[in-house]
Amino acid sequence: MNQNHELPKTYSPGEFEDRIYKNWCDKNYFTPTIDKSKPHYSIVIPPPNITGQLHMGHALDNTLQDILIRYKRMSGFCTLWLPGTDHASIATEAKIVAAMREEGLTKEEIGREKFLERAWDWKEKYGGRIVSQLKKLGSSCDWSRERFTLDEGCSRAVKDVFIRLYEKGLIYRGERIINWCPHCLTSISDAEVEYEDQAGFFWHIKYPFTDGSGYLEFATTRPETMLGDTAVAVNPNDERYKDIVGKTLRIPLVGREIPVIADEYVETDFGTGVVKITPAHDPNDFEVGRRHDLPIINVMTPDAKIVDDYPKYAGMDRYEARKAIVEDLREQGYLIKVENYTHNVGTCYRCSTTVEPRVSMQWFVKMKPLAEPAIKAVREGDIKFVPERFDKNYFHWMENIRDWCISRQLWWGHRIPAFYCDDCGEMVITKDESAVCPKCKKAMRQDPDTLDTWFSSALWPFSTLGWPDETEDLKYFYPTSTLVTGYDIITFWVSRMIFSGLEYMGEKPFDTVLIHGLVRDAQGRKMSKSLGNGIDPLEIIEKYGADALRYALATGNSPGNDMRFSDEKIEAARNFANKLWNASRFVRMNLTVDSIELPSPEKLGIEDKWILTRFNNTVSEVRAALDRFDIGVALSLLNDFTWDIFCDWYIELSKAKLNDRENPANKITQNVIGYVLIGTLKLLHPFIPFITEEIYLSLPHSDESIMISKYPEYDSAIDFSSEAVKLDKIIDVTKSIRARRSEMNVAPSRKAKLFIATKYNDIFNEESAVFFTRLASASEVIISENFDSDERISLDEAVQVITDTATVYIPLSDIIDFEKEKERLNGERKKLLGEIERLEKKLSNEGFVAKAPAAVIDGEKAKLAKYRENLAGVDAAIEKLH
RNA sequence: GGAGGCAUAGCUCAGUUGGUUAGAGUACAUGCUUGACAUGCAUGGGGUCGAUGGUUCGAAUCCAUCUGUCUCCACCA
Repeated sequence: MNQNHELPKTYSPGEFEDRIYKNWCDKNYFTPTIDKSKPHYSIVIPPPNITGQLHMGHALDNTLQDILIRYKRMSGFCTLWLPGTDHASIATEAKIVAAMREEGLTKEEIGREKFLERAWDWKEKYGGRIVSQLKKLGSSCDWSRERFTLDEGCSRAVKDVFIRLYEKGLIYRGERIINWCPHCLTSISDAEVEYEDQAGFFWHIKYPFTDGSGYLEFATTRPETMLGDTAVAVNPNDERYKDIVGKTLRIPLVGREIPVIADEYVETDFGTGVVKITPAHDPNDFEVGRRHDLPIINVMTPDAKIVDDYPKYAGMDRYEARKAIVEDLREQGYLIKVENYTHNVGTCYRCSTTVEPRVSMQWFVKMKPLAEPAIKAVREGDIKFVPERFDKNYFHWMENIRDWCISRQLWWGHRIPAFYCDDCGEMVITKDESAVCPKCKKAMRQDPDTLDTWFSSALWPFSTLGWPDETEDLKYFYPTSTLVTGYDIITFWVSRMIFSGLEYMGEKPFDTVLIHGLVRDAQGRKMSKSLGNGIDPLEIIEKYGADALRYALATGNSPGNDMRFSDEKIEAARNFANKLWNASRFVRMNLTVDSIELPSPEKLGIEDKWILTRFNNTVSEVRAALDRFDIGVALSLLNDFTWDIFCDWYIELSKAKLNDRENPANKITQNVIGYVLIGTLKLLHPFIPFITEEIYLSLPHSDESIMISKYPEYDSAIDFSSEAVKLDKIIDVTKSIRARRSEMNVAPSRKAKLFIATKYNDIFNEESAVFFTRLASASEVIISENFDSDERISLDEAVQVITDTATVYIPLSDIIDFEKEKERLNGERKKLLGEIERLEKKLSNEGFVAKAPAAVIDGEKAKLAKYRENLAGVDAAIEKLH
């Protein structure tokens, strides 16, 4: 037994949370010792960006993970929660570029090496910020295994994968049209493009035929790209244009001659059925161009300005050029009309700049062969999404997958291990940093590009465990158990981890993907910087404590659904913690025993059997809920048990014995209340780890920390269901008495005698009488089968309280309004008759009796019997009023 | 254009293979310095479970259609 201490009068989380966290770290509780005889449970953290600050999304994600991890750890699993951070190439690089701009510097001026030095400095300085914030939340990550997507091991894994895929023919380099961000100056993948509706115009333009036979009219939303037109296309089946296919047009302002071609891509019923083709600046046009072998004419610089080949517009950005070109077309009579037009425009997910499709040399991963096994794994249930519906999302994306553009024109990231010989054009893919041309024997030049950030995150579940080495960690903890993340990155990340795990490990990366929604503000809006409606989790922790924050995020929330975060919610959470704190203080100050042992059944009072039974049921229900990832349900079960069952009923019921040190049952009660409190703390620990630990250590305890104690299990030895029901009846009567008194405005201070007429003396007896004294304002409790001719009370002058097990008479004749009383009883009677009629009908329905399960029928019969008992009581009461 | 979520008390949300008199928190009303807690205790009012139809002995729950709302995917010049 450990030394225990008093709890301070007020719940002040700020005073113990950091101290407790430090203690856990010092004792290395978060670091598992691999034990092959035990089952493992592992989670890899979705690595937050090093540029990030903890926001509500992180807080939710990590709270859920910590709940699962702590639950499993206490349930005897060898548990690893592996933390780490993501280098976030584009986001980090943008920050550093911005910081340099303040100093008047550019990337190019300082060069790659110096730039990377700055980036690493920046990582050292700020990369730890988010980690320390995760600690404030109570996250029980094994920090000794912390990883970074750009650390040596992860980099080795990335190179290895790149080379393997290349050798397998699944990585290729090619000139393709890709999404280019003119602001970030890099390509971005399809998944990184966000589409938004923008108001624009539809310009109707005509190009003249070179043979002088008139003009061809069409419409475009991007007139500036006409500089790069290399054809105009119509649908081959379009009767209107049959004769002009093969003719030649001259582009106004430019003068170049281009053909009219026929391609299925053109839809006859949209616009004029004619499309100008600009292979260099539109993905569809690019495809058309390939089919027809059209030249590709790039008209823009990387920052989306017109190139020098068009002197009149050279140097103008896309939008200036558009204006100028439209003006020129108008002047020269080529502009027919302008319509308003709203269309969807792709923008960069980082900076929201409109994406400019651009033809360039990039690296790609061939996705089809990788996607197939990944689809199969989910289809066959090897990997499960919770909730299940998200697999539709996943399948849709995987089945329509396109090749993945993985090269980025950035410096901060994993540099592509491709080397080129400037002399002979030879290319070598190698881990060797100083490759030599196999033909010319000269030093080669490494590809300047880096890889998409998601390329390294895709390997996260095994690169962090040591892959490509066969480490002990990898052998034991892979595949990981549960992946917890938001639905917004299923395609970005989850799907890529799945195909990566299957391809390189030959095994799925995790069993289950637990999906959660977004944390929105109180009005249901997405939290965003621009709206300024973000709530800072650290401020919440400061004000209410980490436990309250965790509670607020975990409660009333089901997998996959968005939730709202409001002051009300966090206050309710804090109030729960406060309630638990005070209940514990009460227990603590009544405890004189120095160890808690469960008394043998014959010593237990009815209330003890009741609370133990309810506790036991709660244990099974909470475990079942957690096992199916119903975290919100589990917590609400615990809330109800703690507050309603334990505090409002059991503590009140126990006070009689607890306050009476002379009572021989006093020590029994101490042990029961201590047992249930400690069990409840353990059940609650995964959700609210700090307060439960602080309280646990103040009580007689057997483990040095609650987090390494055993999570309660269902125990048949404390299942007294049949006897516990009796206390439910006592509660029914108590509530009815209170209701009647409250209805008649009788002050609780006014005590009255209670005459209980009942045939259930196993429920209503000397032992239970005390409960009515304490909880139902009874001055004295008299129990008898009936009081019909009892001189102690005249029944027609008493308030009557009727339940199915007892009728209680309260002599309060001076305040009874008999008319009102009659009205009430008649109302009651009508209600009961209605219920009885409904049930009788149901039970005489042949279909119901024949087809419903026996348990349901028995339940309905029991209800009917109860209502009949009640009705008999009400009828008798009405009788007495006459 | 394709797919999906949500619609239950004034508000925020639970409701687990169809069987409750439909629940909680909060707000509201009334009463209470009940020796753990007013961040509390007790009592109460408040819902034809979005609409219509269907399956069933039985539907908030399953199916179909519709309405409103949010999201994801694709992107037509």
